[in-house]
Amino acid sequence: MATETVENYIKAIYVLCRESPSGEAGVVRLAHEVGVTKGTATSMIKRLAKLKLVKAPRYSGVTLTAIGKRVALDVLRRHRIIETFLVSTLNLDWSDVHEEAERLEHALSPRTLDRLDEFLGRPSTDPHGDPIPSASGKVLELRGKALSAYVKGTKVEIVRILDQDRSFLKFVAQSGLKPGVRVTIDAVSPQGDSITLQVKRGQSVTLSQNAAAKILARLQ
Amino acid sequence: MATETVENYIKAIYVLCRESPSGEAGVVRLAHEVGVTKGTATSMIKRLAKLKLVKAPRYSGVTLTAIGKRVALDVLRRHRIIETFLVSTLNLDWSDVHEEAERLEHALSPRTLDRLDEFLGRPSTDPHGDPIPSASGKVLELRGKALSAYVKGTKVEIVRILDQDRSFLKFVAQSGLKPGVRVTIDAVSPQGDSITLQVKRGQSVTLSQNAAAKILARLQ
DNA sequence: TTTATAAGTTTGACTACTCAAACTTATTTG
DNA sequence: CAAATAAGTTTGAGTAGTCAAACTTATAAA
Repeated sequence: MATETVENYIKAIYVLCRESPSGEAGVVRLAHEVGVTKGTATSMIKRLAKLKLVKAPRYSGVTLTAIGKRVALDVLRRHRIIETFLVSTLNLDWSDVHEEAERLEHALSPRTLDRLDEFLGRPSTDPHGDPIPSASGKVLELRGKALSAYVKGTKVEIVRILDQDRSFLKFVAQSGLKPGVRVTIDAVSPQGDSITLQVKRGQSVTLSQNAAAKILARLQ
Repeated sequence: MATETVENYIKAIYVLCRESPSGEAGVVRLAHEVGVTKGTATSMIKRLAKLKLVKAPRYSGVTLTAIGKRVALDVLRRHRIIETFLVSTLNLDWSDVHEEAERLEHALSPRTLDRLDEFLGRPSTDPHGDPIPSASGKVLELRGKALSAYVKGTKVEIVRILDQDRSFLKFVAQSGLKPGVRVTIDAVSPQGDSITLQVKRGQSVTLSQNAAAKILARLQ
């Protein structure tokens, strides 16, 4: 069984690979993600390579092996089911549930996880709209484009928030922008550096290009 | 904040002090309880003493300080609330929920714990009948005597099972002897080495003296 | 009351993780 | 292309936890 620390590194590598265009995770960003120095990350990567969980050519980016990917999806499944529970059952705040799940995800047996999943009605996404991998390790990524990709006048439904940062989520939540909510693209600034949305009648929000890129939505 | 390992030692010391007539925990039994060698236990006790959590005169038993007791009750509260949740909400088996709670109890923030407690309706005991310490660190020990202390013909209600051992709990559960159940003392063997109970009409169970001592009950 | 044994302690070594700082290799950019 | 800088690696040391085995002290039995 992978230790708690190992699981955290693997999960972080998975997320970073997803984000980067090259499909590789850099050591510095990885170190930042798990909250250690780059030297520590390097030595951990060596151990992960020895465990056949990652591929890491010297002085280059890290990628997960098939086994590593399996571990990542396993952790992600636990994480997202727990987040769903914390929000939908315990009514904890959507935007600050991440850290809690981060700790709980390592302490849950497969049996208990399955019971929890059953109790929640086998949800397919978590409160951020992130897909919950199946027990067998399959993920159904939601089709949806960044808000910044739509033109003025379009009516869209928010499907997913890509950032896990607390303050960003807090802002998003307070603006009423959670998955399932329908909004209209009200204005796109000529330079493309900001976007204004109408959330409800008379309530509009302006987002930076950067922020809008982290919110996925689909038509209708 | 106390580390996970420290919390485990403190909890074990609390439990052992409760059990022993001298009110002290021995190093060997403590080591056995947390699953380490006695040498390891000794060195950990030194650290606990440095942290002002225990009093440990050389070559003698260990006792908790006031701070240590507070920590123990805190962990115990988390443990018992989690056990209650696992049994009453997720319908996990009463007799094998202990190990799971053992892992989860270290990963729960005070806020989440309180929400969970609220969700469960602020229970006063866990599924074994063990009292749940209050958030402020008070425990209301149930009055109740061991089954072995009652005489033939007495009608009693089971209030608490004192052992956490899986196989013992499995046996107890299969005999239908959980807290809240009413039984009649059917027979007490002359030598006092076994006791027979009537659980329901036509269903009776025989327990060793030893087993009966670990089941608490009260009149009526 | 001596002595066997159980309880408790110490020592030296190991794993898993961490950091700071010096170092090497890639990548930018003037 | 050369120099600056960013990314990645290595080294040496430290903390938390662990074990096995030698050791000391207390307790129970003969």
